[in-house]
Amino acid sequence: MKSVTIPPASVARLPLYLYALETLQSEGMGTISSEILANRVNVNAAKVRKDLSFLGTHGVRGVGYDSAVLGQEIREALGLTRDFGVVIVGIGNLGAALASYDSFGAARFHIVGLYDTNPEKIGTRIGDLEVRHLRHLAADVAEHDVEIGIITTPTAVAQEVAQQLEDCGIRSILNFAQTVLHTENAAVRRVDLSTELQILGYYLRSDRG
Amino acid sequence: MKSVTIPPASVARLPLYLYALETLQSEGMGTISSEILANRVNVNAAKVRKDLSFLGTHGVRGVGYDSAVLGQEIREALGLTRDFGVVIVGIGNLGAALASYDSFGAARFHIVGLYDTNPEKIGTRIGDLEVRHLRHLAADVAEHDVEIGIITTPTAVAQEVAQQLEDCGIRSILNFAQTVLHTENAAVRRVDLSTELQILGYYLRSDRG
DNA sequence: TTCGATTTGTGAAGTCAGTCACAATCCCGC
DNA sequence: GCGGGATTGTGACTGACTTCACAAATCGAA
Repeated sequence: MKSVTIPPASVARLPLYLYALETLQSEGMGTISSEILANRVNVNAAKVRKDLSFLGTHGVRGVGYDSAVLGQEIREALGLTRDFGVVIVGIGNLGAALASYDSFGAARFHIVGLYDTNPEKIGTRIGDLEVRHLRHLAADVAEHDVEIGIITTPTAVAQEVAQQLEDCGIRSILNFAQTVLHTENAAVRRVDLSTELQILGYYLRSDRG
Repeated sequence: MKSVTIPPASVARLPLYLYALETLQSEGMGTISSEILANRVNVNAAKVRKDLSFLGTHGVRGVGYDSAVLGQEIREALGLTRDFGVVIVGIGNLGAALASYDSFGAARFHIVGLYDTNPEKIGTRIGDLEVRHLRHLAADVAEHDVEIGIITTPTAVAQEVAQQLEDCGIRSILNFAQTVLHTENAAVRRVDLSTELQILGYYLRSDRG
């Protein structure tokens, strides 16, 4: 594989390009300029070209990028050429909502397990999955091929759950709890509503632009 | 107000410090060093100090920061000294889950309206709020004092809803739809699950560390 | 009062990300 | 096959963020 390492900032934009690209493609655009892509994603055109250059991609000067080819190159860079098993731990309101999305738009992510410790939740069904007790996590992860864990538990137990996920060999965690997780090897992405609202709060303060 | 402008990267960390601080405070720590805070939030201690210095804050050399004072200073910087009205547009699984959080941990954010266009949803209750038709948005926003809009609609209508929110005078939007919104003045924060999973996908690729 | 152990605040250096600007390349029409 | 218009790829620049490293300040003990 050619691409050595892509800067994190660029990696985070690739999904946006991919989505924009798919939309444009469905609108019948076979060729796309960095300018158009930039407008869709609200960034500078030069930035788009630089990001895409990390893929070792080749647009055509004077023409643009072939949307099908570029889409495929981005998918390869992101590793979206195969499927990923996902488990969700903590089936409260949020966990249940995520569970019912199943394949999150991008059909490569498949939820294969739902876990909780609350006896009232266990046995409940969401779609065609049954909520199981957390104690089955390790065995299930070993059996199916699970690579991503989503934590939607109460804050208090999030760290402990993260540890369990890591112990099962999971190396990627999406954390919806308010706390910052400490992991040894796993990559963590944190998504928290109250954090986001607080950040918005700052920009709402009247004493700035 | 003293603080001129805080760099965006620092603003995004303030909620994390605040949360860590409140936790430490509840554990009985009245004084906290940048080192301890840094460990909790998984960042460099010098970064903590620099971030806090933007608040015009004053720790005590050789001692640390007074957790109560520092907490209050962060709250003031973030504008968390008053309440914010929030509306949610799009009461699907995710919207409903967010709605039932009500005050998102930080008791300063209050959901005051839920909107949808699906006749089956309208009239439904979540907590003590009733889902109303989107056409009432403008009047409701004017009447109550709404400053933040959360978009949990299908991707296809997200941009249109954002426009409506802006037309009502809302200047802060939290967007859960996959699309990148284009706004004129409103600040937008984007939170998207498939994007996050795709980013995790990149770091799962076997051909890198 | 002085000393040693801590811990802040911050200039300076280093790293990373974003923007600019333009040569290189390509397509199309004539 | 040449010229004009379009668009990429990228080196150089600029700016933002992060880390380092250390003087300055504080505390507590002797």
